[in-house]
Amino acid sequence: MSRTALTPERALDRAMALADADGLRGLTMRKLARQLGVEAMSLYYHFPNKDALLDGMVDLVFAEVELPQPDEPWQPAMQRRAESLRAALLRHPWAVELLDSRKTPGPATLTHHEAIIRNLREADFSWPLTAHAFSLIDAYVFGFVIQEIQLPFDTPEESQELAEEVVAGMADMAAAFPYLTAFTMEHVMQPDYNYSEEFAYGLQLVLQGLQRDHTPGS
Amino acid sequence: MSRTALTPERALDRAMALADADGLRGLTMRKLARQLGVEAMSLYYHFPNKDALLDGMVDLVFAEVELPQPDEPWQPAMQRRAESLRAALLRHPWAVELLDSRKTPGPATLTHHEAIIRNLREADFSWPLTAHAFSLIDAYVFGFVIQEIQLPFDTPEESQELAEEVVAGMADMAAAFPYLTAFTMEHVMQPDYNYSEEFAYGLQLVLQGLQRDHTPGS
DNA sequence: CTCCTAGCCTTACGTTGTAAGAATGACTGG
DNA sequence: CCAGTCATTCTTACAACGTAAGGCTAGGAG
Repeated sequence: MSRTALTPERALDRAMALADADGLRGLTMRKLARQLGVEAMSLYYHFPNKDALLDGMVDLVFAEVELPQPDEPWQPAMQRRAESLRAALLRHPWAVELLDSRKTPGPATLTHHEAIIRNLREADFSWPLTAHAFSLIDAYVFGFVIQEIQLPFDTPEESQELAEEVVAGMADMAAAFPYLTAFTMEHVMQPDYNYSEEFAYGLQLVLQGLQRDHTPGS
Repeated sequence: MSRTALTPERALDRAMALADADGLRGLTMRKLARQLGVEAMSLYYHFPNKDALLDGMVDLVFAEVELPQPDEPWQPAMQRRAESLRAALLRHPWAVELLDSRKTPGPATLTHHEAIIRNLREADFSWPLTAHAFSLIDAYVFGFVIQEIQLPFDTPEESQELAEEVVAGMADMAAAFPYLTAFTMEHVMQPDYNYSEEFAYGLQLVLQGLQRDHTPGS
């Protein structure tokens, strides 16, 4: 299939493409090897086991995140970072699932963390507030993406198609869950509603809250 | 092993206990069946497949969340809810990993959502603000727990033990990641620092932000 | 020319989810 | 009391998985 040499980089690239297309369950050592024009066991020369490969994949997702520029003010920096982190996680939905189980951060992840902390510190954040900001923003992005992935539709058009099925099967639900039903009908199903815009609201709220608690200068 | 009848409820209970103890990878149909005093295939009479069983487990986690009381003011209600949701997810760390893949909410999940939306609506939240609040609080809790689970230690004491190893292996890291190293040494490794307290800060910030955007009455 | 070793392959094993259908056993109507 | 139904459980089997153990091969070093 492919005549170029087998390297960890090439393997990781293919593995990410495979997981993007078929999900984490679709990523098996044999399938990955076949796409690389190689036998399954050859992968074990470059990775001690599948978990190591998954670690590498997660790290590559962090490598896609836009980091703060030198001397960039913290608010736009954190906003850009959060948005591109979300975008990276949506491009690779399997990454969120992996996040829990990975306990050893890779080089790109460390570089990412370093850049964030540095930007905040250079904006005169105290150590405690740096921790607050880091924890809060990341938590929000991760958690938002989890919910976004759970959505049963992928595009707004698809959402409209699905809407009618949902409404149809909702007759009995309306009795048991009136508020949830009303919420769905009156708000979520409205043609101008797009869940992905919800992200901006929360992010802005978080950043404003941090600004409130941040006394710049000394 | 166990002479009582095999029911979905009993199976789900055992399955949760098994996953709590051994993690998701430790939960296999055969092991679960053995603990129930039954053969693996017997489970397939009560569940169409393993995914259905996992769906049921996730739903039972939501059943453990404390819901708002009737007429409870929204702020304490959301705070209690967020804290007990976090506690439930920490009791069952496998649940977060499952959340992404499950697209069909169970009855307990629906009841949970119904109670939340109802509480907010009765506190005069508009539809858009209800959506904001729901999305934001949940995102924060889910995301925070993800980070919490990733921590390499489980208890503060264990953290202290680990601290010295980390500091030892940090000589080369200090050069490449000075801010991250300083952050770890000057803040995270301090004896009075406990990451789990970080949760309260973010939650309070989120709730205050929502209150700011909430014009009560009319 | 010989030997080493980096890189890949062959074979094999235990474990997984689950399809297909046979066994059990309690309850029913005659 | 007996034949038959039906819910529940078990037996057997299979393809796919991660990976342990060790063999092959080609190119570079001495």
